Amino acid sequence: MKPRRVSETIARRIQRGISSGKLEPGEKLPAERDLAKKLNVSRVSVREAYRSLAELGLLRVKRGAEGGAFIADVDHEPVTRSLSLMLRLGRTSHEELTEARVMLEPPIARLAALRANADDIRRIEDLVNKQEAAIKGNGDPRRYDLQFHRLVANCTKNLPLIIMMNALADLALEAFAKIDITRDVKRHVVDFHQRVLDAIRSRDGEAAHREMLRHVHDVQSRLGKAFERQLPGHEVRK
Amino acid sequence: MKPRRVSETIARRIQRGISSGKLEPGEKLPAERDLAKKLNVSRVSVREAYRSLAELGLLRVKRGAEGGAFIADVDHEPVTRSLSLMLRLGRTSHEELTEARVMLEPPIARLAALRANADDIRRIEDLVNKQEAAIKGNGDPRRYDLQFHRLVANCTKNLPLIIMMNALADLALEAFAKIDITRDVKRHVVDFHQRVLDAIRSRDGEAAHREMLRHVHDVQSRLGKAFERQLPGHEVRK
DNA sequence: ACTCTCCAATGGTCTGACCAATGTAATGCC
DNA sequence: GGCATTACATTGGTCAGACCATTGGAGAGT
Repeated sequence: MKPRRVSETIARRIQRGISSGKLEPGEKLPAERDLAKKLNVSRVSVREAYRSLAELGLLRVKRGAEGGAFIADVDHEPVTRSLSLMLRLGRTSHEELTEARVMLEPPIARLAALRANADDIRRIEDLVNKQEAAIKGNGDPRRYDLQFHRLVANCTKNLPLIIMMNALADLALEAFAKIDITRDVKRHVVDFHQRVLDAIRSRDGEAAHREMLRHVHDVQSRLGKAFERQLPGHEVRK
Repeated sequence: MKPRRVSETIARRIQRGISSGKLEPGEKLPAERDLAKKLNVSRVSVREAYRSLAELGLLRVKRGAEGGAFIADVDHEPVTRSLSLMLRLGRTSHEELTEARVMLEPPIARLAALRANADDIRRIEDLVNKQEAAIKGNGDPRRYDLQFHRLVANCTKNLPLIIMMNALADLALEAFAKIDITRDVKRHVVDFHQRVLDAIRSRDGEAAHREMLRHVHDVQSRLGKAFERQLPGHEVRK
């Protein structure tokens, strides 16, 4: 309650302003020099406060003319990054990760099937098409994999679920990126995506749940085999 | 990939050191002045780097003699805080929150029943006892509520699940703290906790799942009614 | 009307100083 | 000798003022 650093006091004040809605996304905060003068503190302290908030994803700082510190839009990317980092540091094994995905993703898919609107569905269709094309063109479809799971989570319109799904998918992709995959595997993955998409399109929650579960299990078994073959006893990160 | 700030370069280097295991928890980094000299940069830059990492929860800085910057133990508290903050800023409604909990908590309870060791169970027993005592002494048992859900999640030994559960419980507590509760409600809550505990103790995953689901639904309905009565149309945070 | 140059605003970095906290070692009292 | 007190060295926290680097726009020149 009583911050010992000046910068912390300032940061907390601004954060309260954001939480309470007094400061809105896009709004510009005073230049470092100006706020320092106004609060009778050094520029260093203001700077440190801005830096902390930027680290949390609450501010965006730009330099140059017309630059400054702006209140950022609400975005879960920093949380996702932070969560991913913490899971990496915790040496999260791919078994743990898959366990969490098995628990979370099928229910998310079910909810997605019930809530998806036309726009959501169109976006997923576009993505799956791109992924198909990438396979035909011998490209790497993995970059689309993360996005697929994100889009499905978005259909739920549930922020906690969206954020958690993002973090997990982020980490799963990292594990997946470590192993080589054949054209057959690519085929399999996109087929599963297609089936989940079909289920969502026809508003069949149970089918979406079932197909997503099979998909995650499929990925799990491939990851398990691959890691056993390539990196015995190894974990997601180093 | 090419940080524009000097402090970012330094921060990234240290972060890589931590990720790769070259820097271990408890280890002391050079004093700001020393590292600045060594890298031929100003103390300000080093300081900013340390500050950023501290904000992410990767460092702990202490001042005074024998002070300095130390690699922090892996701890998900910063992530939890950050996630909670983002959910607040996203104006997460208690309906959304409950939806996520309904999805996550029962399966966690099931897994907890299968994995809990004697120590885990003892800790939960202690907590439930304390909670019972608090009710008899007319104290507020809510402070124990968050802890209960944390301990159950800990039984799973699954870091992603633990982190996500923490963040959700944190936020749920915040919503719960906003409403008044009667002695009857306190009774109900602790009864549910007792039943979940019993299920875990007897390794009955399905019972744990069922009781936890009922518990969350129970809380949901109470929250729903209370918010409708006290704060029509209101959400978790402002 | 278009392009180029210059400039003012603003964040980023540096220097060097002093303040504040904090653990330890020297000091002094009993 | 043992315990409380004090002094001190170390280290993060803050300050002041300067200069650098980036950036977008205003104004000059065509």
